[in-house]
Amino acid sequence: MWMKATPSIDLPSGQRSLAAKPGTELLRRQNMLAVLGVLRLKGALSHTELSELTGLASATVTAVTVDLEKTGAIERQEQSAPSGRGRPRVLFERAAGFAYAVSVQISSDALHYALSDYRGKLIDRFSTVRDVNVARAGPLLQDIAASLARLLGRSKLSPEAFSQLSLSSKGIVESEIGRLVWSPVLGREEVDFSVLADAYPNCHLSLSNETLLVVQALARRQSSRSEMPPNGLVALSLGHSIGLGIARMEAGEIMTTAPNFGHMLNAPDNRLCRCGAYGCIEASAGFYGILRLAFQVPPNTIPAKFVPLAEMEKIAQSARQGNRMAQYAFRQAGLALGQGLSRVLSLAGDMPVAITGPGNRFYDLLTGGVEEGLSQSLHVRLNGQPAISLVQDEQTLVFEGHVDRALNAIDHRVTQVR
Amino acid sequence: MWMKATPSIDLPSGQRSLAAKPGTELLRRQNMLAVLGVLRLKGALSHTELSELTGLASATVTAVTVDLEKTGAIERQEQSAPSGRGRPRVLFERAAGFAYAVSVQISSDALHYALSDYRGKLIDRFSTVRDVNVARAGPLLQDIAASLARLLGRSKLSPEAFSQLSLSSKGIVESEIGRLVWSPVLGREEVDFSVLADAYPNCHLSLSNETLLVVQALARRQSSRSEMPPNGLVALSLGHSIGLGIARMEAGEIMTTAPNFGHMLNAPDNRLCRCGAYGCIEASAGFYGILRLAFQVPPNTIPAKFVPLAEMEKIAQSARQGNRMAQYAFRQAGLALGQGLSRVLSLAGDMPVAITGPGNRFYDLLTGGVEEGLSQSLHVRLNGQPAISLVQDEQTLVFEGHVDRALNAIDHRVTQVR
DNA sequence: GATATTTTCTCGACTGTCGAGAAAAACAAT
DNA sequence: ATTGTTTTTCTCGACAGTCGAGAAAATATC
Repeated sequence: MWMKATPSIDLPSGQRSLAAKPGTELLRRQNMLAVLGVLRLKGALSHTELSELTGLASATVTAVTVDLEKTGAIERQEQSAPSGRGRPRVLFERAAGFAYAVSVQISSDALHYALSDYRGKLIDRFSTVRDVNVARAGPLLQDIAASLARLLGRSKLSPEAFSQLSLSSKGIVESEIGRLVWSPVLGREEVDFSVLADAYPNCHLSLSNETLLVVQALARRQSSRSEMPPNGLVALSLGHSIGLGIARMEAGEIMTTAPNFGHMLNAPDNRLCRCGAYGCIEASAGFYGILRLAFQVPPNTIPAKFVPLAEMEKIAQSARQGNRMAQYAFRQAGLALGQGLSRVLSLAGDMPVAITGPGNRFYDLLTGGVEEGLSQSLHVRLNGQPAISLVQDEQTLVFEGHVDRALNAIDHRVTQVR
Repeated sequence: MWMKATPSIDLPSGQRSLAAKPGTELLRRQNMLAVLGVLRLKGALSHTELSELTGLASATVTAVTVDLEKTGAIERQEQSAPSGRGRPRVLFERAAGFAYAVSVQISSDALHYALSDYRGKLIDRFSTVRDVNVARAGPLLQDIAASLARLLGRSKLSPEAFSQLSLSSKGIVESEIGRLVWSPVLGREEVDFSVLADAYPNCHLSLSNETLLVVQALARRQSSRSEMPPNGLVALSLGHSIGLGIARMEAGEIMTTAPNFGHMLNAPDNRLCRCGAYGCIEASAGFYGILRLAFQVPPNTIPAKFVPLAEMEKIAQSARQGNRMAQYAFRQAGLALGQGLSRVLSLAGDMPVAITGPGNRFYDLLTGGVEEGLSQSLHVRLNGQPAISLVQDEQTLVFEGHVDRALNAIDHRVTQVR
């Protein structure tokens, strides 16, 4: 879909693209990343397996592992079950205590904290409820800071051990600088999370859109099974708000993006969205939009702040039992989603769609509208309906995405300086 | 906008990503490409300038230029105006006769042929008219084959000299295999252009969407002036049909894509599009769509095959003189464009928009609708209106894009095998 | 204990980049 | 004419990294 083109060197002077590094050394860096990556994916591996999986020559593997051992990022498991005859293989593994990653999932009604070691193993987790009515940035930041301290205390680690703090929220995010630009709960009040890392000297911070993490995790799962579709994949998260993420492989790495799908203009109608605009996809397909339609509330009514899942289940049940208005509401929601998806696929190319989030339990009611919306575009009429699958347990996906991105950031940092 | 992530080595065994090459040698390849690229951009350059512009050490430049000279891709200008005192600089330059690129722009009413040398200089060009009524693939292919032979004859080159044949058309394209999947003129009749290269033993073929070439040329112009916006740029081509291309820098290279914008679903209305669907952007904003609205023809009327520009000028003039229906038609067109653009920006991030094509002379009539459509999305309300500029002479841009991509492909091939 | 087997590690060759300084080639001054 | 001066190009040795082959290590089997 994307086409490569010009070299186009237009750099002022004396510096290369951004890997402005001494030429050949970044080769080594890539190889180190490859070794670390495959170790994360597959667990403990022998020298030989490492060589096979990375494609590196055996000698190179030695050089790289020696390097990595020296920095402390990997260690060798001395004991090993003697598998057959011949010299027993020694297994390399990521050193669990080398670094720790903290993930914080900021959702509308709760905050989920997790601590993982350098192998990606979950060490500790807890959640705190969030008062939906206190929609202010200040208290939120204090709350998180306190919980981080609590996480540290329970782990009995030193503050230096925290290497990466990965935050996520629904909404629009400037991930480089850790600033939340717009969120369903806080609206246009910008939140600068970067202060949270100040208490931990080695800790870097990243802020991600929630569905970006979902699609990251999905892509990771698929690519670890060598099942990554060539054009990438889409994750669509259905709930009170609508999120969408796209992942594609690029130069052997997973690249993800979380466009502003829920508030992409769908149709210039009079359905009022939480964001203040009319005609957003979310205004039709978010829980509050479905609710509003099902109960024939005027579509420009200010949306409910929160719709309990039980409420949605009731509407779904009445739809399944034949209630026309409820059926219509879900169909309209599906239509908006299908139309929106058709636009995404027109723009980004054809790819499979994974539907996650609490709303995907209603997919039986949405599917008709989705297919209708999809087939209204030339793209779908040429390429056929995209493959759509339901994936459960979004929460776990978010966590996996957190860990994946966090460890990845750490790996890049470790191999960088040397 | 796009975020880098996992190493994720999931390759079956023994082979690296796709540059499955012997490690360090692709460093050299990159450096060769850098030298070739900067020579194409800036013309003749001395050893010292080469070193400065590429960031390579002087010794490396020597190594690379020696290599490239050996293959014949570059040559040294012996004579040089003695600039000052000191040893005179010898200038390297791409060897004009090293390879030749042929571009063919397939438009609805004409075919434009051009031959360029390895420096990108235009050698020869001519156009042939295309019978709009003969909308069949066979005659078209024969016509092109004959014209290519004519181009070869006039150039007095041998058939081996043609190194790259770059075709372009509006529509949907599978560029890798040179197949046109859908085009405004031929509809769903697929055309396989790959046979055209058979007569030229060294010739490779590429097929691009026309607006992709436009945005490629724009990106090249901007990046050569170091003015490339960080998020990339969008080109929107207005005419009988609507095209859109996106370009962004990635790892120092221009990456382009031409999504299926004209037939992206805009609103589920009853405006019939050429593609057979209802509600495409083109059905509102293409010339035939504007015409239909202005003359109050029923919107589900089968679109005109071709609308002369003079006809559009008449409508525009009457709109400028106050005709309400004509004004409405342009406003609706602008609205569809603005809404579509807002979706593109929501998905791909904020970037400047360049408007090209014959329709951009009517932009004064479109602008109101465009701005209204844009501002209906949260993205634009947060980031403000995107920078919109008008760029004239689309034809030249297409040609530049052709040459850029063709030479680039040749450069990659040259540096590849060794 | 010898042998076979499997895995890891070491060594030398090769490729490529870099910095520094030598060589080249012009002009200017004596 | 010769000697410097200046500017640019080219060469050389050092260094970093990868690779293939084969030596070395460590175990099971005979």
